[in-house]
Order: sequence, then C-alpha cells, then structure tokens
Amino acid sequence: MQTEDDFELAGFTPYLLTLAAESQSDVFSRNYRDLYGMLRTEWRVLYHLGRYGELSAREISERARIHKTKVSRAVRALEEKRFLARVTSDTDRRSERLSLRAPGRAAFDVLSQAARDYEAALERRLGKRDARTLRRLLKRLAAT
Amino acid sequence: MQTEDDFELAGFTPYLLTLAAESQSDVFSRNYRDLYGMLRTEWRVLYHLGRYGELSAREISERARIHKTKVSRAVRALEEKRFLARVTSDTDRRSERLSLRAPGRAAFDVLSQAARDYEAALERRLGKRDARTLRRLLKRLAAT
DNA sequence: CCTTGTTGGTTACAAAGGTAACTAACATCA
DNA sequence: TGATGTTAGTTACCTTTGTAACCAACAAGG
Repeated sequence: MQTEDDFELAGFTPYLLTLAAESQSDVFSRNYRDLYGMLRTEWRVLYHLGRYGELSAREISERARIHKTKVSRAVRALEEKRFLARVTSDTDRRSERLSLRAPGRAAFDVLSQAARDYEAALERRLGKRDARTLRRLLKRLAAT
Repeated sequence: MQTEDDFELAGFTPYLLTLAAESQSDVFSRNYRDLYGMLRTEWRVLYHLGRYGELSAREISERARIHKTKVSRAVRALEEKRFLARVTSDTDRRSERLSLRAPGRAAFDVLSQAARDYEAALERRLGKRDARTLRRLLKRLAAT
C-alpha cells in the first residue's frame, strides 16, 4: 500500500511548459529562421523597431527585456543583413539611433502577418475560450 | 483609419510560452542547481533512473526523448558526482546498465518531493481548475 | 578645467547544446 | 568465418548565450 503517488515528470507543469514552448517556438521560428536566417533575438529586436520606430539599443533592451549584449549582437546581425541603419545620436555620441531600412520593414511586415496568422490558427485549434485562458495563465506565470 | 490591429508581441502565445517556461524553470532549477550543481538534463536522467530503476543510456534516451549525446554527458556528470554506477551489460558489451547509488537515490527523493511541493504550490496559486486546464492545454501544444 | 563616478555599447571568455563523425561491438547472411 | 551493415556510446567541432571586463563619452562637483 502506498500513501503517496509516485511523482510523474510527464505531468510536471514546468516540464510541460518547456516542451510546449520548444514545440511552438520551433514551429514559428521557421518563419524568421528559414526565410531570413534570423535568430529569435533578432526577430524580437526587429519587431520592436518595426512596431515602435527609431530606438536606441538601450531602449530596446529595456522595452524588450533583453540583455544589452544580446541586443548588441542582434543589431550587428540585422545590420549585416541590411535590415537596419545606425546613426550616431546628436545629443549623445555614445548612443546610436536605430531604424529599419526598406528590407527590414518588409521582413517586419511579413513576420508580423505570419504571427497574426499563427495566433489565429492556434485559436481555431484550441478554441477561443481555451486560447484566452492559456494566455491569461501564461501571463501570470511569466510575471513570477 | 486602420482595418487591422497592430500585432502585439506581448500577447503572442509562443512568446508567452517561452517567458512562462523560463520563469518557472528558473524557479525550480534552484533545487537541482544550487543544491546539487546539476543541469536540467542531469535532473531528468536522475529522475528516470530513480523512477524506473536500472536502465541503459539508450533506454533513457528513448523514454525521456533526450538526444543520446546529451544523455552521455549527463551520465558522465552524474557519475562524477557519485550519483550513479555503470556496469557493462552481460549480454552486450557495448551497453552499460546504469543505476543510482545511495547519494543519487537521496537526491532523487529530495528533488521528487520538491517537485511535488512545487506543483502543489502552483495549484494553490492558480486554483485547481485553472492548473488542470493549463496542463491539459500544454500537453496538446507539446504534442504538436 | 579636472577628478570621480556613471552609462551606452562592444568584446573576451567560458559554459551548454546541437550535429556529425567516430570507435567498438554486435548481427546477419553468404 | 568473413564481409556488410547496424547499434551503443563518446568525442570533436561549431553556434549560441551568459558574465565580466572593458572603452569611450557623459555628468556632477570641486
């Protein structure tokens, strides 16, 4: 007789979160990885520039909560792809104003639309109610 | 006038999944990382040996769906910590039977209990109903 | 001015993980 | 028993990421 159930890793929430996150990331990453050779951090930086316009690396780092070294490397990669331009700030020569160039803007448009499509497909798959519940719970967990 | 809402990364499910997974993994990893200097793969390998008994590296690899190179490195690390013993198989000299030694068994007991406690705390925090819904949805997404 | 401390951004180094190539042992079949 | 192919496990190499050190520019106070 056993008073306590054996612990099952297969039902452990942090484990399931990791599996689900990897699975869904793998699916969506095909968009930015295969189409543009981008890494996830690059996509996130591109997104912030596309959505909010000209920003400095520090501003991206704060808004996106990405460490400044990762931003630095992503910016360099995006620059090499001719996706963004850097202009030294007038008021602070340490800082650079970053903005998307036409190809970067085009990639942003394509990827944003892909993301909307992806989200819509997920919502159809899970049902509107469950998809909303999922997002709500994930936000609570992410905030921990 | 705008016919389509701007896409918001902050509400994108794959993004929220990644944040939530990182957040919860960070919290739980303190148990195996700080207490035993283990990485996540080591904890997963230890778990399988503790839960299912003597296994070969290949069997762990299949059951846990961890690539054999990751298993190989985790096994070496656990061996260096004196957490497991390897004995060449009688029937196949390429293969080794792996089993936990006393300190490994002790670590397994502590970590399994920590995981049960963690899950219970999460369930209190989210409520039983939402916690169950979350696990159900994550399993669906992980299966993709 | 001129120190002292802070900030924006990059680089160096080490840790981890993925992929491919490899070694030794096994299995099969002629 | 010997050639051929497969399998268990390890190693080598490369990419990505985190941490710390670093450089140049700024800011504040004397």
